[in-house]
Amino acid sequence: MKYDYDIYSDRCPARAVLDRIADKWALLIMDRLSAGPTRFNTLKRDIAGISQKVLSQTLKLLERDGLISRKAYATVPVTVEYALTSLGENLSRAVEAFAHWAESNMDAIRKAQAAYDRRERSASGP
Amino acid sequence: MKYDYDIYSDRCPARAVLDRIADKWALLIMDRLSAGPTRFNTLKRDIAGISQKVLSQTLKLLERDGLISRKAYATVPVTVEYALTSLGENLSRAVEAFAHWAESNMDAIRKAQAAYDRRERSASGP
DNA sequence: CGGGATCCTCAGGGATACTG
DNA sequence: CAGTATCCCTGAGGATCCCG
Repeated sequence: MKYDYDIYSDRCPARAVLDRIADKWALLIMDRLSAGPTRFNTLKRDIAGISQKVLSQTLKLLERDGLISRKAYATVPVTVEYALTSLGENLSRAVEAFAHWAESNMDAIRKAQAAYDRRERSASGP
Repeated sequence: MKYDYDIYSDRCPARAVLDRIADKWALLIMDRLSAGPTRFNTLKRDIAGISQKVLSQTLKLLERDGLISRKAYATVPVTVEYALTSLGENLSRAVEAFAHWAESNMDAIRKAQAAYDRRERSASGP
């Protein structure tokens, strides 16, 4: 066996972790935070399509997981900064690998999709 | 900018790719396939908790993306084997990094969660 | 064995409004 | 600014049955 635990078991704690971080919003947030501490509304603005509800709830979960930290400054109005913890920074390396992979291979994927769709079309075609 | 495209834009093709592969079932399937070509029901049995519907639909999507290949053998009853393509194998490296990260850091995460929950509990009073 | 077709549910997440 | 609170709805996904 490749793993100490069986990651394919739904009782494996590692799989619970995988379930949590295999989330597009969490990945985008972490990747964005790898550029440095960032404020709530900046994240909301920068990550197109995320709602404030999902953003805040994802941030809370990531904070609970110890992957990011939340720091509030007693300014008026209040300022809050989110940043990666060392644990989160560690993970963001893997995230980066993912994002970079997606970037450098998207053309291959799009070609594969087009080819697949052409095959499907001719298979069910007239 | 770190990327050629802006991955935080919802129009970025790389983000579409990220959306697709940031899926726990897809990740588990790819990771399982990295051990070698595998049949449908074997996947279903091994990956605890996946339904047949989700399995087949995820396999189809992964095949469309060119990440896995499907090979049917004219036996009775029919035998079908799924395997990683070279593109998929390439990705599965990143997936493995993810899975391993999850495995080796799950304890830290669980501790962080417990600490967070303790803080929350004491924050919201007796 | 390897799926396709259906039905059903329920929770993830969007939109909106409000607050410290 | 940085969220919380509600309402609401859609679609992901589970359960079941069936077929080549």
